[in-house]
Amino acid sequence: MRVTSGIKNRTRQAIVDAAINLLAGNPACSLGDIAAAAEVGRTTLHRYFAERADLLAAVSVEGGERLARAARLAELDRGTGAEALLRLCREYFDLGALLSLVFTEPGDECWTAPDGAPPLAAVVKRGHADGSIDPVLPADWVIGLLWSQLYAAWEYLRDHPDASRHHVLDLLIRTMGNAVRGPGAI
Amino acid sequence: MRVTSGIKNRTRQAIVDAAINLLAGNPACSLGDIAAAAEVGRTTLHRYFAERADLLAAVSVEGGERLARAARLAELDRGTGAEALLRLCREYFDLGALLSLVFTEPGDECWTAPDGAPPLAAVVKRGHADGSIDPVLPADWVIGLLWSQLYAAWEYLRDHPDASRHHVLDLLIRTMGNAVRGPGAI
DNA sequence: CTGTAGTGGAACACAGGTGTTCCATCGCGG
DNA sequence: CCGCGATGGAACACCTGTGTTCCACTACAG
Repeated sequence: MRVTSGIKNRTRQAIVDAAINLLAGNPACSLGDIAAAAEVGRTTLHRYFAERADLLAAVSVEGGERLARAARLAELDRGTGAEALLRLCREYFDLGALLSLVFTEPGDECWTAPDGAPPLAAVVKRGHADGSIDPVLPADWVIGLLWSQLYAAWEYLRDHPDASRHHVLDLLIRTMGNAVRGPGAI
Repeated sequence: MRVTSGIKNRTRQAIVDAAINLLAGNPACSLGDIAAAAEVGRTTLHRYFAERADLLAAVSVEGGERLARAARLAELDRGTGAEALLRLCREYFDLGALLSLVFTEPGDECWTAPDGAPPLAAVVKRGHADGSIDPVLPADWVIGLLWSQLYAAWEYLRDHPDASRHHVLDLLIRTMGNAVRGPGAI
């Protein structure tokens, strides 16, 4: 049994969640702020994560798991490369604040690695082969495009509270699809 | 004569330049680091900018001027909306580290305002009217797309030192153009 | 040579975040 | 009721960055 107490897990999760949300807005935010957002005392936070680095590591792990889950839901093996990429786009879009964190913290190696069996680059290369992705665009470029547009979409949603989540997702899929598809496509 | 000494301006400019480059990489970097990068003592830095906020303000002004200069070079009045947008893309691309700063510091109002006579949104709307930009895409969305792809291009250039500046610019223009142009274009 | 502008370094007090310790409180099962 | 697990708060020392003061050094014009 890894479950120590049940309530401990709940508190721990609340801290990690608060950390993700606050760090997304300000990567240099204080532990006191995170503790307050999680509605726990700073002492309790330190009881779960002795040092700041420990909390950041936990955030990294949690983020990696969410990314992996999204990638699994996207069924990257199905359909053309472009279709798989856009499905992944949809799933990632739901990750919310985590997008900022992943995008602005490229230092952590944890993000890109755990995408599961088919690394993102392989999906893009499949798109190159089946003609759904412009072969002129390097895989790394397409991946960078994916993240930057996801971040742009998240920021747009933040700045336009009246815009519906569904509408923004449509915009994202449309521009991402157009960017990746070659100029000669239908 | 506003020119106090000539050498003072040179030192001041070195500090602001160093600040732009360092703040782009780490918005929370210390004044000591900036002084070191500018090859001046921390005392000298404080002699030019009494408080951190004063330096940040100077960086903001300098950034605004560079953005305005780039916008002027792009001749936003000429050609279709999409053509003007892509010309601006080219000019902005040369701003280098400043891109990270503008992109990650949306709090400063200084960036977007001083674009000169034709605000960016007007260019996009011209594109809507002349058919060169998909009318389904809101102007704010297109602007967000522009910045995010500029940032992605800059990051790509950083991570791929072997990639030529010219090649990355080509990728940027291509994906940006495709994203903005409607799906039914030639 | 002398005064001055520009600079650098050492030292200081201050503020804020961090990590730790100790003690008090609350809820709950034995 | 008692003990225990989980928590919160106060206090502390520590570190880093900040803003300031003071003094020494260099280059250069008069």
